[in-house]
Amino acid sequence: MGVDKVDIPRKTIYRLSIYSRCLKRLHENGMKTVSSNSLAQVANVKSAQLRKDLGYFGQLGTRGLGYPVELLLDTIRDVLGGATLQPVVLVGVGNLGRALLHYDGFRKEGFEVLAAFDVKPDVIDQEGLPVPVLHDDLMIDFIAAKGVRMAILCVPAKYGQEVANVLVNAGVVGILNFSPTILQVPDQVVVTRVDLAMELESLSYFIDQ
Amino acid sequence: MGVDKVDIPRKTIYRLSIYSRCLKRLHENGMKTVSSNSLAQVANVKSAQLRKDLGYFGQLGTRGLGYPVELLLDTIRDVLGGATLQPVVLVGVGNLGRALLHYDGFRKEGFEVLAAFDVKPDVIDQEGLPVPVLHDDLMIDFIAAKGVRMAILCVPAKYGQEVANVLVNAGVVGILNFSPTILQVPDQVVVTRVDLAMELESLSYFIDQ
DNA sequence: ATATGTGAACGGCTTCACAGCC
DNA sequence: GGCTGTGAAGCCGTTCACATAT
Repeated sequence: MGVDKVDIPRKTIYRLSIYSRCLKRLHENGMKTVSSNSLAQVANVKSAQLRKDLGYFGQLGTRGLGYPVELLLDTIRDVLGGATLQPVVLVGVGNLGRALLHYDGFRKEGFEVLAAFDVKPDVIDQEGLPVPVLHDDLMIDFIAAKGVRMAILCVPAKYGQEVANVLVNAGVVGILNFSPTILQVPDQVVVTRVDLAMELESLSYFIDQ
Repeated sequence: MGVDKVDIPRKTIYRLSIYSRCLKRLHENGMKTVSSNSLAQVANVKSAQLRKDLGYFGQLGTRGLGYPVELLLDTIRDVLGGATLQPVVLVGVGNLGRALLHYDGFRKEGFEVLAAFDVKPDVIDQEGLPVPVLHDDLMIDFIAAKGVRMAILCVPAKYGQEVANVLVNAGVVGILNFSPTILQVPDQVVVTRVDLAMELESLSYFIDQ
């Protein structure tokens, strides 16, 4: 790992995922090499930005020629740690939680949802769910035993903080938070909030008129 | 509408939703007034930022005292308010689309999903879904007839652009895009991308070690 | 004394523009 | 000629710090 993580901007990391997706398509189409200009166009960014982003990871391109598609893919995979299969738990099997359990995008990107937890696992129809739904009480032990470091939080706003505290105490250091709550967590814990209603709200604000 | 929309930062609009949620709690607890300091703490922002954000909408506070909770709530509702009661359609009733149809957060914030569309509505189990699932072919007429301006896009990456084109032609100007594709759209169309796998990916990057 | 409103400083990401290399 | 790599400039949002109001 040649580059210190702290000096790579968060936004660059976000864009790496995008580049990766675009590169996969190019690769499938048999492209061997790509210029910053054409890749940037597909990814909807400026070419200079793309070059800056890639610059964090060394000299990957050849002047006058472009970037080798495969090298780029490998490098991004390396940086994002796609090699390893990260174990994850999901907490709160309501409508949204249930939906996310069916969502296969996580697995595709190398994450494995090991189990789901809920306060009332007995009243949940587990038919067709790809993982067991366990009682919240088992959460701490499970997380510790499996060495889980990331959690997807889908409980109602009211319980968000409470459950987050438990997760953090159990050893979770990354939370993807779908509850509409602002979580207060220790510095070493990273929280990403995804508030679907809010996204729609702000979208509607920005459409003209 | 005293303030021009264009000069209010997108991030401020995002934060307004957060403030609104926090204020609702304070209001329920009978608080009449709140200082930028205490509200900022709950919302997890700096107090100066909160004051700057509110500053866009006039002089709302009283020096030495703070902000009236109710006035703040009304103001934010007003600003985001044109937002609400917007009719929306959802396209792509796979796992994720299906899930989002069950998600009640949208309705709570004033959005009504009128209908869903899919290429194969006949093979979709419509049991228990709150809206009809219609064939894609009906989409254009439906959108025009109902004056729909926003769409939630949940089709596979492969079809994202194609469907987006149809939506835009039909009159949609705001797209909440859950497909892992970068959409190319005309300038007047606003797209917000929500890429769940990407969120998890970048989260995993930023957790220490 | 307390808390807002805001110009100024700061910091970080984006874009430009060009030197350097193929 | 074409394209990368990168210092410099530009831009925008955040934070500071203080004048101002109650």
